[in-house]
Amino acid sequence: MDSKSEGEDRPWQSYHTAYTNAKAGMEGVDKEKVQKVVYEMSKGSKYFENEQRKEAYIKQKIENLGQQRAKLTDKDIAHFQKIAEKKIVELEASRDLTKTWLHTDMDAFYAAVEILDNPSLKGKPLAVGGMSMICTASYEARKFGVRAAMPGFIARKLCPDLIFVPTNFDKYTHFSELTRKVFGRYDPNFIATSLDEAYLNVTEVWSERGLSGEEVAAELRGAIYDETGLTCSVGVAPNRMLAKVCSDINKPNGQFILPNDRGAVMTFISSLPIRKIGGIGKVTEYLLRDVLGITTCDDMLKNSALVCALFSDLSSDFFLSVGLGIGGTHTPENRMRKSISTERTFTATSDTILLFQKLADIAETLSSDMQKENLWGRNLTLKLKTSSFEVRTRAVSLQKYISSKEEILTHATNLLKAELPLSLRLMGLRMSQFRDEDKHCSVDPTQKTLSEFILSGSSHSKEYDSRDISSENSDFLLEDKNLSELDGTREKEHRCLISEPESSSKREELGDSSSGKDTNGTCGGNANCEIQWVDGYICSKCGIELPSGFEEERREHADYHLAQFLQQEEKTHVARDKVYHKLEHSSPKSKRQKASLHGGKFIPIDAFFTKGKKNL
DNA sequence: GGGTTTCGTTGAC
DNA sequence: TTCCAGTCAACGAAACCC
Repeated sequence: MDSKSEGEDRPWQSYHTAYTNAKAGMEGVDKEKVQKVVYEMSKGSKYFENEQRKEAYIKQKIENLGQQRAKLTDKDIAHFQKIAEKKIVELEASRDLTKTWLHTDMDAFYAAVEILDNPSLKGKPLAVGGMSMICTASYEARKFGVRAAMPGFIARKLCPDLIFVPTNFDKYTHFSELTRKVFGRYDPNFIATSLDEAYLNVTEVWSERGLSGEEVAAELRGAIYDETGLTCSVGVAPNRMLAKVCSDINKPNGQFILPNDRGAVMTFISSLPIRKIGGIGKVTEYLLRDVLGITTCDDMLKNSALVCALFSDLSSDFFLSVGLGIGGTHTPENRMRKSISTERTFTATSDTILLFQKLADIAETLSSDMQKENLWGRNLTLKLKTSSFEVRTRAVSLQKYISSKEEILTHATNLLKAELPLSLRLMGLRMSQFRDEDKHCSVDPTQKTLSEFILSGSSHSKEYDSRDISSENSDFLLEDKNLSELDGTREKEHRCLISEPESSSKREELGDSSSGKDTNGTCGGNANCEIQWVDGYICSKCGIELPSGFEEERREHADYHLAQFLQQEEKTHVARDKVYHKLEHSSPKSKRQKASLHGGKFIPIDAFFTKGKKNL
């Protein structure tokens, strides 16, 4: 078949941005018609153009991986065959068939809750969400090709009678809690992965009560229905990976049980499309299919040598375990939240004032969310989506943990400033690297002890970020014994040296140009900055104790205060031109910025998979 | 050269 | 009329730092 001419006749066929893989309830959908509508409504838009760029990028990845594959010699393949066989033996030895896992998935959860709340919606095509995006579609709506993650205006085109209901997460949370009460009776340590999905280790119930997998699943589904009025689908299998696949088989309101038997697992997995496995999405599916011809889990094993040759250790381990039907069987330890974020989409704008206003709103939301959970973080990431849908993230690691709106906004503003001018349609902020609650420490985790501080000779380096002294939470440097003795007065003096926030690059430049100190350890003779050694060894500015023998260290310390002083000066624009003449060469923009698909340069595929080649 | 940080990507719901 | 989300985690590579 001439795919080129086909592509020209039916361009929508090559536009498989979304909605191409069947979801439950979409079996009878006219896929081509849906694809055509989506294509027609998207074509020419900036979103569409960006999707085209992404598609091209994936194609490039496929091509590059194909070239890597072509370079493999017979010797290489024999080598990786041995590696693969070893891995398979190890994985097989780790296979655990003694556990029984159950995965539950509520049927069209948000839509079902809305129908329960308003029974007149029953039997009608319903979408939960808005014109820009819908979260869930009822089974009646799915018959038209409407589904989650589809923009509302396209959904309406597919189904003109579609009823839209706005999301109401309080309602969904309430019903989710009801389901979790039921789950808790079967496994007190159940793992909830979202409001409507959970994994339960039912090994105990199964054996203690002498119930079969079928019986446990049926009983649980009955209990959920009795206590919520909602239906769910259940999968039972020897591990979580398989249980999840199983819960999708007889959706909605059904169940599927896979026995704890190796033969049954291998039969089940052999013809299973890899896309059914959690963790394998569109890109991985195409990559494996187009480069290695892998479409089923069994194909993973058949191509194990190539899988090991072309992918990283972690990836190949995962792919081979997929081929063997091996998944997680132990309940993971209590997993702590690792990040918290908030983002907002708005009408694209390049109005700086408006953008900073929105950033302030987002910072406020993030701060409020963090405070609700008593979180303090030191890694702030700004996410931007330009009007052409290009996504950028810019991050900064701070020297202390923060959580207030003001502090978040200060750092977020610096990050945004470095990117402007820009027309944006989305901004978001994410905080990570949380303070360890157990330790209850708010000191700078990257901070050096006093001796390290002195020995490093970098008193003006980024480790000593003067910005961060400015908050109320000024436990700054208290880790050091000497400084922990600082009383309130000295801390106050510390704060007196605070200048307006500056970019780190500016501070670094400052350090470089702070050599105008004199040998007495005073700051260039300027009375405002001059330090005295009280009692012969205590810094009059901050209280640091440095005995008289430490002349070099004293000079370094004076240097630090000079840097602080100059920052203060900079605030009043006195010394700016003299001191910061090199600033323009050190803006955050000059930092590394990877070539992305949006820059017209593709990241070579070998950049993604070099680790996989390390055994060559 | 190894550890850390930053950034982009992928995937799930 | 409305015109493609929000949140979280993980991985991997390159840059950065020492």
